[in-house]
Amino acid sequence: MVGIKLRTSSYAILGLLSIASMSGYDLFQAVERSVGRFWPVSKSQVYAELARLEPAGLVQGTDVHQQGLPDKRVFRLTEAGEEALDSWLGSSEPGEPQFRVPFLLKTLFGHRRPPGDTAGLLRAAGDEAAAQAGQYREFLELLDSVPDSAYARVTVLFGLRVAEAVASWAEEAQALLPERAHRIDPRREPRLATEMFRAAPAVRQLG
Amino acid sequence: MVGIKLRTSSYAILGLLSIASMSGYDLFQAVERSVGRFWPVSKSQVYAELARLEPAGLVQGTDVHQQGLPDKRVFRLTEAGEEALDSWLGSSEPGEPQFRVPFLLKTLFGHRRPPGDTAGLLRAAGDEAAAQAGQYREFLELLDSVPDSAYARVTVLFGLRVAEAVASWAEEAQALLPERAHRIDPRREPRLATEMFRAAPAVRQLG
DNA sequence: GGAAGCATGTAAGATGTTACATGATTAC
DNA sequence: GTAATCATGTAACATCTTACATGCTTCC
Repeated sequence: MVGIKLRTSSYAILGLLSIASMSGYDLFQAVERSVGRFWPVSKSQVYAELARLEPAGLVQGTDVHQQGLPDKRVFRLTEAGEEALDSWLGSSEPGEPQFRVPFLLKTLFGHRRPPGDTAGLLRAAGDEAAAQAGQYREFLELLDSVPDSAYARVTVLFGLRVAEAVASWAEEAQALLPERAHRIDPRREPRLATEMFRAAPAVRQLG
Repeated sequence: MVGIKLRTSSYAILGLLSIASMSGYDLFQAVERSVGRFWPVSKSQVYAELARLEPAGLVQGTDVHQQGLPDKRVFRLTEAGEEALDSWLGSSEPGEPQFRVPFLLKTLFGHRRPPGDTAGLLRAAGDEAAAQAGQYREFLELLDSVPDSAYARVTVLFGLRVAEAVASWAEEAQALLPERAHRIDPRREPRLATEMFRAAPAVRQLG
């Protein structure tokens, strides 16, 4: 049992193993079909995590011989692994969500584009969100017939509600776009622009 | 003029400079008060980007001597920089949004916690989202008096709508939580769990 | 006298991605 | 025969974060 630093991705792995024992291969598939939506873990990360978690005594792999398929190593949570997972789950700090939304950058810099272009961008973003919402709805229906899936349903519902919000924002936003281009030339009137920045609330304390 | 690879963070910098010429210091402040909400760029990244963009001829720095304050280097967009920015803006590919939401991990693994705990987590997450929504509302009011800020308003509106959706999801979700703990033991019934994963739609094509 | 703001960076490392490598078996 | 699935990894590198370093000025 070695003391290692557990990151959120480690807990994602531990959590999945608390639902079913799995090989690295299965784990990656499971990630892509579950937590990958809101906490991506790449294939090589999965294997890297397992290679860290096992010597630390949090998971335990067992070689399984298969006929007709390659041998594999199936990992299960150890008691120490359960404790580590539960102690992380125990704190009700939600943890800071991280968002990276490239199309908002393009939206914010709309002053440099012909007005119609930004409307097109919003339409495209809205369409994608609507398609996503559809997927989530289907998934929810499917979960209705799965026993003990209440927490999964609530999680999927998050994706649905956010996707719906983005889709309806895209509609709402198109009506608010200016019809004429307003070009901002930073060499002519920098004062106004910097003042706008100063007026805006900062993401966090500035150091 | 050197050909360099521009990342999304580069365009964030170029875009801000298309609103006002600024020093690295000012740029970081501007990031934290604007694009940082949906595209974070750290202080050292800002300076690193400027050091890349200038030799490539996309921005041009000018030394400005100040009395009572340290000297600074103010950067402006060059014509090549404007072209690079506009050509990126020109494509209406929205770009793939990235989300990382730790509390959804904790929600999904609720089967390991006493039932009340997950409700507490949702309450905390909902409260934070509601507080955020309030901030966005204030910011929107402030922008009402700023001329030519239509694109900024639309961008802030996105944050507001998403925050509202998260807050109302947190309310809705609490009613859907199971009252009794259902423990899933991966050593007893792994079949059900893995089948659930298989039924779920994958984030993207699996390779 | 001390804290906070202005100003610019470096250095180290955390974290994660993509592509590559390998090889057997099964389904079409 | 060819593609896909199962299975496990390595190697290279892209990207970004945190903490540290420095020094002057203004405000309390």
